[in-house]
Amino acid sequence: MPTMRDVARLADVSIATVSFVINETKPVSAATRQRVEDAMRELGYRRNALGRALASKRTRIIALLYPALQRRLHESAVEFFTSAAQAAKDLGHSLVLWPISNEADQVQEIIANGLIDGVLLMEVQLDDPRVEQLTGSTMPFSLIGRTRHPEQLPYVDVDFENSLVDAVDYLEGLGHRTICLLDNGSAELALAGYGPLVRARETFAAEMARRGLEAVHLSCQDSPISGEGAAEELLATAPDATAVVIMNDSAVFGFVSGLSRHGVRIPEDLSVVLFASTPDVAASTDPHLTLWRLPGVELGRRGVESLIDQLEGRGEPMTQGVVKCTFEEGASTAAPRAGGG
Amino acid sequence: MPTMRDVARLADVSIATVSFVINETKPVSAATRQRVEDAMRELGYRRNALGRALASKRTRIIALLYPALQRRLHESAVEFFTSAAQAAKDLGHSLVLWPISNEADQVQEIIANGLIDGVLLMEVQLDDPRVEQLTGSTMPFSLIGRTRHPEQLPYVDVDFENSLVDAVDYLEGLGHRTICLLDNGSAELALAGYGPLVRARETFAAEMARRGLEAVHLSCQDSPISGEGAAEELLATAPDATAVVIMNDSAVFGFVSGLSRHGVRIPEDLSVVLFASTPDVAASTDPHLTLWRLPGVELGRRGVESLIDQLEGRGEPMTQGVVKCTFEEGASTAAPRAGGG
DNA sequence: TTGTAAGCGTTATCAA
DNA sequence: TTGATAACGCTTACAA
Repeated sequence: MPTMRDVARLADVSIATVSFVINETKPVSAATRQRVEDAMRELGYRRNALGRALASKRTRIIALLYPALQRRLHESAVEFFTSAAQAAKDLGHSLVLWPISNEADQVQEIIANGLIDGVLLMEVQLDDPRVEQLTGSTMPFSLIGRTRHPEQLPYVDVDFENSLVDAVDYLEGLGHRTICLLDNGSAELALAGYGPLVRARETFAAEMARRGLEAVHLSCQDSPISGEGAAEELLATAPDATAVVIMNDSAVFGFVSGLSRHGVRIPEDLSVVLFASTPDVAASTDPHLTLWRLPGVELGRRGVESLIDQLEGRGEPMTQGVVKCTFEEGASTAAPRAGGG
Repeated sequence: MPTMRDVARLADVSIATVSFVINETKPVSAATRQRVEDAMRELGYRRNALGRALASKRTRIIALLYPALQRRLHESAVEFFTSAAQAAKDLGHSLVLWPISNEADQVQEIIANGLIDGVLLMEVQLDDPRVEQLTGSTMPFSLIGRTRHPEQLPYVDVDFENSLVDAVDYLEGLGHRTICLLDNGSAELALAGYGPLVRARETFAAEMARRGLEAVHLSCQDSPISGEGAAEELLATAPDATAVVIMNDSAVFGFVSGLSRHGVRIPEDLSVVLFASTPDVAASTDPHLTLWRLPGVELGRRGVESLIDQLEGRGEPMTQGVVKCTFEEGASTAAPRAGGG
């Protein structure tokens, strides 16, 4: 691998001049620049990230810390990750995915070894020990998701509240008056204080009440088989519901197939909205589901921008923002039957 | 952040001695060592990875290159990744997940910037341009999966062949004589020459023939709805099959529920084996499926070991290995009905 | 507009 | 058993 010194020698300039050309950090005459660029091309020179980092005290690497306890990464997570990586690249940084357990020292270790300029923390929970660690450190960070009290923290998050209000509005507009929210109520998530779940529940209840609509609430585990059970539970306990908002990816297919097994047609007998999910899940059933899609791409970009803004020291010291889910119409929603509701 | 110089000053030794203590690279008297260690503790010293990398010409970072085109990461991939990260850590390295598109220059870029000591390439395809790039470079690498001609390449892979033979043997042992392989035959994968698919098909056909059993072959897209269709296709075209080996994660639930819709009971009327998948998928149906489980953990560990062996220059210059799937019995397999077959 | 030279925080070679 | 000191590849005052 050729070094800057090699380039300088070949172009017959000083090593500093080469640096000026590469980084456009000082004016260089056209002729000199040409010689340097020719030399670089001839040698196939690429600047060494290590030397640069050591000298400039910035590695330009940011890490996306992801909890290793996670069992799978869904389409939106992958989408998020890919988008974040692209945004980082566009802003002159590299983004790496760094798996961490929830043990306290893991974050410390990454911070101390000096390889990382800043971190993005995903899957943030309402009470998140990792956030406290970051807060207590000098490491710049941004959160994807929110803690219980995010007032002083930089974050971007899904706007579950307004997205859900939109969904309710959409269904009420179609004429539905009794609507069920089916979410993922596993004990694990509830105990962990999983923000999206908690906030969706509260918003749904409040918004339905505000509109004078009847809210039904159901939970099931995140598996198809649980979804089947939820379908039966719905038919047994809330037969007058004409629409369901489902916020449980893994249960979707079982739920829909459970309904179908009991002769319930979608959307003729029941409208189904898939909430905070992804197109591949929406397309996994017949008919395809009307979807409020997680804004993975937008979230990834915004998160990276927020972090790099901090690193470059430009803009506000701290940015917060939420992004709504996007509406993608499917064939699973319609006006309720005349006799229903 | 304290530096080695700070530690040296406090312990009243030279900076070199501190290095000797940390790296155990030269003998140091007990007393001196104690002073150094005390100083490190007192200052909360952590060695800076950047300086170390620059001086030693090794970053001790390895990258798991993962194709950004991938839409989701399944349990086995996450398991694999986590296990690889742990193994790397145990061997004194950091592992980061680096998303790359399939564009040719991406790999080059990572190589040239000097941050990475070696790479692990996952989701290797039979004809993989990324492998050619790596082969043509000086970057140490190991493959997870195999190309069409892997003779000269370091890799670890799933032993689909022997695992599938085991599955066939298991079903034959139960008394089944007409067995169906249901795989993921999307045009995309077939065109890309996806190794696991190709090798499983060939092995299944050959092994069934060798045993004088009747092989049925079905393919469907990777979605639940396609799985339902496959169930109907099976009943229509091969009603005498008494067992199915399914190698298509996403279609599993639809397939099983499609069977159930047609009154086919598992395992009484049909035995179902889930092949090359994960426990969460096996547990997503009723009854839980008998599973040949992808050896994600083992694969991750072996892959990292293979790579780091190269980096340390110990062991053979190149290691190759395959790992069988592990058997996890479920409730979806039994002897065929007396009148069946 | 260009060059000189002092770092950045380690490792590693030689001496002592 | 320890200590000086020259790298490692680059950035960045400061000079010229």
